[in-house]
Amino acid sequence: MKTAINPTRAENFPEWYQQVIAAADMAENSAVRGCMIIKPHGYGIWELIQRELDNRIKEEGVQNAYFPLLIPLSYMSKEAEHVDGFAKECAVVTHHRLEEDKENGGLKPAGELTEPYIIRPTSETIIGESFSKWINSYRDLPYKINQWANVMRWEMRPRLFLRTSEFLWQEGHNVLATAEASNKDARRHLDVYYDLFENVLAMPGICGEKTDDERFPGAIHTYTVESMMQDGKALQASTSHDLGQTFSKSANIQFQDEQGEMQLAHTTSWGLSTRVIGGVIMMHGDDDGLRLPPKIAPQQIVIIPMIKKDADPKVVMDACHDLAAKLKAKNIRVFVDEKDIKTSDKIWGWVKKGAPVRVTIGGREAENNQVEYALRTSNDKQNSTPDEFVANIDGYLTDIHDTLYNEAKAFLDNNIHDAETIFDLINFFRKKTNIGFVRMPIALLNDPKFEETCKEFSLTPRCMPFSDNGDMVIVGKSY
RNA sequence: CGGAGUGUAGCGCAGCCUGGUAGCGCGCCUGCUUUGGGAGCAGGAUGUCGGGGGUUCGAAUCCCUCCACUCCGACCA
Repeated sequence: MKTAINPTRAENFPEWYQQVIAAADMAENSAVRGCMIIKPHGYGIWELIQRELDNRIKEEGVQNAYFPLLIPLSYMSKEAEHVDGFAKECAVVTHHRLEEDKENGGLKPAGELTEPYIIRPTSETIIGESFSKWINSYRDLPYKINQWANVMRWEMRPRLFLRTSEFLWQEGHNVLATAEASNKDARRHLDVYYDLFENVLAMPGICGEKTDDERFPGAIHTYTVESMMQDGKALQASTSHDLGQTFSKSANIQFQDEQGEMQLAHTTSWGLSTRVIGGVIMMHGDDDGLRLPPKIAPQQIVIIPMIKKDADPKVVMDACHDLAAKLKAKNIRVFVDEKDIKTSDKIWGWVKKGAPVRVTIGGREAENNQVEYALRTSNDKQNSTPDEFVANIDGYLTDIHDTLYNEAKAFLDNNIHDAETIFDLINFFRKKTNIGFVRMPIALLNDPKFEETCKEFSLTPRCMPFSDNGDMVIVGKSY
């Protein structure tokens, strides 16, 4: 069976992943190591994820704002745990000018800064600084801010979308009056993410809390959605942190309560990055390329005209544009591919790009008031009249979303294995063909053999699922 | 930062051992024939052979040196 992507997933999963990104024309490496160029198809997907998430965030009463890219070095040093977590991966700006290098030619940095800046790896510190000025009274709370931004973490080993030195994300930062309120807030934002995963990205996952060792630097609780890729590895697709009073202490975020007493505020932060696009690829892609959930497909329906060389294109093109107009009227993102290349190349191009529905219209269809269509999830060619197609389109898109979700959910469920003891865990991962997560009692985290087992098989505790009331922990390999 | 590998056309590679006109496949351009799920034939364009230095009549090839990238670890969204 010929596949559009080589190698296949089974042959070499990491290489397959790279090939899908290239074949779907989503992104490529740039001249700057670790920084990717996101091409229109990849960025279009991100824009739709942004739109869906932004709407949901605003429903939660969060306002968008923007903070600077550069953070004074002194802000970073205020929070010790945070320093431990991020210091090693900070890019540092030390100069503000270039001048001619007379010795070696070219340009060299000049104008050394008295205090260096770091390029934000995340913005808790600089946003906290503003919060300390803005929050004065209990009447100011809760205060909820989100920013869409780029951040930079100097990565040793970058991979497109999954781990790039610069990445795009949203980071939400909320200030709340009490510990109860901040914990509830962090949990709430995880629910918002999970709603996005299920209903927009068609990605099932396990919601839970990170173990002590896996928490965000400075957080008292870190909540996560862990997804399973088709090779059985975990992808932490988004996180929500209850920061308690860690950052309000270091940034001095205080308010006067109803009794006139000064109180330290509680803060949360929560983020989702372009990394999820890597998750979409690895969860839904097949050996012919990307398969996009319809809600994040820049082109939900692609209409491909098939015109014989000597035929008048008008009949076919009119049929294509008529159909496109009817679909647009239903707010469907539709694209008529009029590029002057071979039909078969167009079709395969859109298969690889993951377009949910492909419609082909040639002279035969145009004259008989028919369309031929195929869903990316089955690739079987079907026929109907244009009007029927338009009437049924919402159903097709829903069907594709559900098919992707159900396949991924079945894969996840089939690849969670229960272990009672450390030896169960070892025995499972000792077999190299075994993939997936192991769920085991939380007490085993303290087993003396646990750490060496993790090292031996490259495992990490992924989360303590809410569904097990914190009694169990999921362990697995991860990206 | 440790281990391994690779730099030759837009992409993928051969040539290097044994120095002697810069090659192949795909893609791209032109023409003709084909056309309903990855067509065929003919012609054509595209190279500081990663950079610098050395040996030599002559270097993609041998020597020295620097650089970049990829993969596997460690770190991490």
